[in-house]
Amino acid sequence: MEKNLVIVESPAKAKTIKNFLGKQYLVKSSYGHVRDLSKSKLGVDVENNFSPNYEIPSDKKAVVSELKKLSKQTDTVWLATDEDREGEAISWHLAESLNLDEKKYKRIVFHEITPKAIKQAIENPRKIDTNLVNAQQARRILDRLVGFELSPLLWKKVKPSLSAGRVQSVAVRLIVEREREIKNFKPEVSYRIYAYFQVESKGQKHTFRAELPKRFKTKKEALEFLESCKDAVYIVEKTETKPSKKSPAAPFTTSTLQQEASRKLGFSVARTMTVAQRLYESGMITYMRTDSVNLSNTAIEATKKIILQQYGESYLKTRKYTAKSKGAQEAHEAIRPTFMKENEIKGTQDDQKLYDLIWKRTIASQMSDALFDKTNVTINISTSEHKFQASGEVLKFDGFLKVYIESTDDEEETETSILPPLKTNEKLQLNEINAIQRFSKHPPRYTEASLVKKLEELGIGRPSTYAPTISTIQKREYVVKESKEGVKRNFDFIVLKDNKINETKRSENTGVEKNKLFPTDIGIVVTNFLLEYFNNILDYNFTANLEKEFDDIAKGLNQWNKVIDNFYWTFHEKVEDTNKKSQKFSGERLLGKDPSTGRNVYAKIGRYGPMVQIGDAEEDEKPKFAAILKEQSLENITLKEALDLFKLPRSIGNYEGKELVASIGRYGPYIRFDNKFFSIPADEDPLSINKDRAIELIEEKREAERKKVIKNFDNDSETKILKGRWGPYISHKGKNIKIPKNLNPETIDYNECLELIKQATSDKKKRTTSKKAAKKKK
DNA sequence: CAGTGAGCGAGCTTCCGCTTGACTT
Repeated sequence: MEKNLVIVESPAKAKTIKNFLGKQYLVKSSYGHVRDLSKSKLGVDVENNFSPNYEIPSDKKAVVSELKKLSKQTDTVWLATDEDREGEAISWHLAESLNLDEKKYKRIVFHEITPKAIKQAIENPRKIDTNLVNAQQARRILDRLVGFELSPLLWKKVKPSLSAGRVQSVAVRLIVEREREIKNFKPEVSYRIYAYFQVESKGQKHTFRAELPKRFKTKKEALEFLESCKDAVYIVEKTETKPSKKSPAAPFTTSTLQQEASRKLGFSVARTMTVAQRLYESGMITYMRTDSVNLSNTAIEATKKIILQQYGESYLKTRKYTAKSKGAQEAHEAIRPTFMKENEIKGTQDDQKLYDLIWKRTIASQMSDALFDKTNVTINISTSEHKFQASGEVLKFDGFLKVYIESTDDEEETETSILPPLKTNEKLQLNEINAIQRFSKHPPRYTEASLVKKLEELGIGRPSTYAPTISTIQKREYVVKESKEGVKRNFDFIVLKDNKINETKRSENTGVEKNKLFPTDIGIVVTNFLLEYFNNILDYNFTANLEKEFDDIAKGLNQWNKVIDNFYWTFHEKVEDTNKKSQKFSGERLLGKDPSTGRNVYAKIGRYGPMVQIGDAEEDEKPKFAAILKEQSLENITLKEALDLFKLPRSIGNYEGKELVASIGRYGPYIRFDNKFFSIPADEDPLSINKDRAIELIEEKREAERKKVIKNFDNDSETKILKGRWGPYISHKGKNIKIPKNLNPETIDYNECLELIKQATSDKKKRTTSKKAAKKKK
């Protein structure tokens, strides 16, 4: 029998460590936290010093009972959870729920997963750090109090099922405020001047571009400048060459991995995390939820070896990265390949692409700087005060750029060109000068990844919550991820060539957005509500200030319930006060009067989302309601658009003896016909759609339905073979059964079908009974 | 899956941070 039970947080980690420890050690995982505040109740006794009531969630009962059983059979339990606030608390919750007394358990931590580090940890056990545990309790309880008092207030004042919290509400605020900035943004016009010169060197002609540092505000000024350049002579006044360098970026953390995978591979943050999880579980990479840029010495050595082998000594420069982000707890290493010598792996395309990114970033982080010569040239214009500037960059040594180039969010393309050799006092031959009208750009909308970056900068949220937070604010319909096509915009393009000025117009596509986050009406109204009554919680520094208090608790300088006490009562009073005093907060806007009845027309948030309303509740006649369209908004909708919405549902004729009705429902515009629903594409309008188009839509759907059926059976109309999103399946009395890949759906006969159905139903039974059995065990 | 919205009132929703699967028509 094993004498020792080691408990870590993750099963994959348990598996690795098992190999390092001898037979005397049984290694198990807690699967994260094992106890938490009640799922549905507040779980905090505010009258009694905020005493928490912890429960073991139903999905953790089996884990806890197994660990409890094993702990009774062993001499020592080694609590080896992560070395941070949450990890310490997990150890404490384990000790509590497994009934481990001080003599029974030992608390250990290791910073890297190597035999040496683990041996060292075992030799240096300690007790649970109660102060650190208390800091975690303060964090947990405060989040609970804020979330569970603010959310019900929103249900009452704005709309049911909404939510608010320390992290998500700030994330939404960032997006709402960015949108507001963009809305108020007035693009500034300027005219940029570019000159193209030609020089001859060693019998070869080279063209290069120079720019005027001065930008003109008006077309008139730009034209005046071009006019002044007629017959001018251009002479190189000064050339200056300076060395410059670029250093590689630090190894990946969760946040930087999400950003790069978004920019380079187009992954959503959720997709990045799913792929990374798979790589971690198969032992290809280190832990993927980390805020540390640190590489273990072992990893640095392995990386060094690869660089020396593949690129040579001049490319090697080992570095220790320590750049801490705000609130970083650094319980893990940076994200890196487990085995640096594996530069390619098997797996899905996504696996390979993400792994490649991680491998390259890790290697590059230990490589030399890239070296450049930067040249700046000043060009004198004989007829003007102004001077042209040209700059060029020559790569002298590629260094880490051989492997990896970090991308940026910056949309402005910065051209770096190579300049031909130029001498002072050299006379230049002008090809042409262009004056181009440019518009300044509004600040960019957030992508999922750039929002994560911003949250990390503010110290809000943790690596394990970035992806879930992004998904929560979309699930609550506070924000939507959308792409937008741009619009054409004309701009002036003026050319001076051969002493003649030629004015033309060119056009560009502007305002293209791909997978950006936009606030919804609900997101805007909720943010406005919270800003009005709870601006302290929406404050970008709220979390950062709290973290200082939690640090004090961890250092034993303050008591956790005092910190909560300080915050809670004024907060709670504000909640009660707002509950009593404030009216419904619906973002209501009076649009005008309905010309046919003279009643008021409003736009507001209703029980089911944004809507328009004719009439007031107090009037004798009941008000009428209509949901607003997806592309409309409370802030912009006009009286006419609102009145149009009441024209639905709308009869548009008959087909096959039945009525065709166009309207808009919960899932968008549709045609109702013969008690069935046919979606109208988003770019078409149910107000103007005609009978012919409706019939076309119905026939299209019928055709698609027909194509969906792979096989029918004459004797049994309730069993069919269909083609679905996840491949062929059997539809049987409303249930769906997947057809295994080794079978051909075209040739399966009826008996085989029945066999598969039988199999699937018995499998399901087995699964549910085994689950019940596991539950019974405890 | 799809037309709701006043009023009455029951019963539901909700936080953040640790971890994985089960399951999708």
